[in-house]
Amino acid sequence: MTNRQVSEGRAPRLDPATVVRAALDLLEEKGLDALSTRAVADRLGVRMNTVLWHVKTKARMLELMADAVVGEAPLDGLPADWDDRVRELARRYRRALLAHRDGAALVVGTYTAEPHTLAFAEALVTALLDGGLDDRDAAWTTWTVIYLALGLTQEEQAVPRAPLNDGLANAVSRTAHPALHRVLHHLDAQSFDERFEFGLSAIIGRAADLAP
Amino acid sequence: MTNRQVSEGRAPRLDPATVVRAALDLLEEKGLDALSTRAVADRLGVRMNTVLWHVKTKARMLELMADAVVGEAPLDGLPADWDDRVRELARRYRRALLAHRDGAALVVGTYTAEPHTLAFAEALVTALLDGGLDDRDAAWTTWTVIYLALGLTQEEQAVPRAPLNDGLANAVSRTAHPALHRVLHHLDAQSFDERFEFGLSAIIGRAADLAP
DNA sequence: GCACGTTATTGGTCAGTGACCTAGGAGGAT
DNA sequence: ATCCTCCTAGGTCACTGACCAATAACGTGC
Repeated sequence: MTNRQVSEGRAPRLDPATVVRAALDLLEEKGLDALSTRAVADRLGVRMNTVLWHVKTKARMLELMADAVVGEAPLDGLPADWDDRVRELARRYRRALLAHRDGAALVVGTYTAEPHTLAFAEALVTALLDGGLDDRDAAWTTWTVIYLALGLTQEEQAVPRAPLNDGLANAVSRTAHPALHRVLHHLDAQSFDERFEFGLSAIIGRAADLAP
Repeated sequence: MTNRQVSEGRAPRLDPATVVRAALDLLEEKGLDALSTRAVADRLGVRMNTVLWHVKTKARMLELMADAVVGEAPLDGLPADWDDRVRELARRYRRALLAHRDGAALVVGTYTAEPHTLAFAEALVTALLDGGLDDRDAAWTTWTVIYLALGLTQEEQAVPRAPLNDGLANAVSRTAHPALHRVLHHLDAQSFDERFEFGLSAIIGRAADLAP
């Protein structure tokens, strides 16, 4: 908060936020499973225990990272119409995940209840309640949207390391899996955005039916 | 290939299938993140390298395990109506995941193209094509269903180790998150089956609209 | 300014992890 | 017997997160 960055030569005492920032930088460079507390420490020019002192445990560090990622989804300037708002929130959520390497895998692995995550859920639930859904439907719809975003984006971000088209394409036998074979080309790496909108429409369409 | 199981006292030469079975047993007992190649080896009375020889790598072992889990979802005796068939397939998939501790997390982590997984996808796509969906919609709907099943079940299976109701309930402030607070009790551990049906209906309902 | 408790950091250790390399035993085929 | 492939063991490597203890840096109260 106060300046410290500029203290130059002296080791600038760090805090959890700084640790998380360094961890996110490292995530970008090395990916999720190369993310170790020691590596984060190295990047900060500090010993591992120091990192662990601030974040308590590696799992906790991942939680804080996940919440920081979700926090990048802005919650202001949203459409007034409830269904447009839900769509836009979902897109921003997905965009936040995409902004970080392995972002979806990170968030999915940490079932966390941190401030940004809660604020996002609050916004999404609110939009659905505004749409006239009852408590139950609003809650369930919210999490359905989240599952879609996380699952789809996780797969999208996993593709780089395992060329989907190859791996699947030559595993799918035209004779043993005729339907799958017919349909396979609709699952290429370019289609993720469209597929997200597709699923989103299904979920929101249903929500609109449930509204009065 | 030939018999060997009965060789009794002699160490019965093992194969990948046996390794996978042992690994799944261990998964049941210790959970996913306590699953190490060494632990699997111990359980088989053998050295780690032996395990690794059969499955090549730990990641590969997890893939084989995941496919075995998915393979437990039977694909016969399905309803004739396409939409009932989709529902039933989805339920069986989910049930297979639930049958193993951390089953969803296991399957989610391994984006695999093994026989059982392919066969299941084939069945699901076929049902949707039977419903009159075009190739694209059938493909996209299939994966939307899978994301829902994996995301929801993963969360369900994560609950034991982190009492959801507590963790969330006292993180959600009534004043800061009024909507979330209002809605929270619909997300308890008992509601997962209903929530799954809820999401499923949304997706399949949309699919029915897309059909001629 | 100085003692003091808190906060932050270091050092070293521990029980593990998966991957890899080399070597050697078991089995079946010839 | 011989050979060759499949399987297993031994040992090593770099690395992981957690933990305990000691100590340095800091911010107060006096």
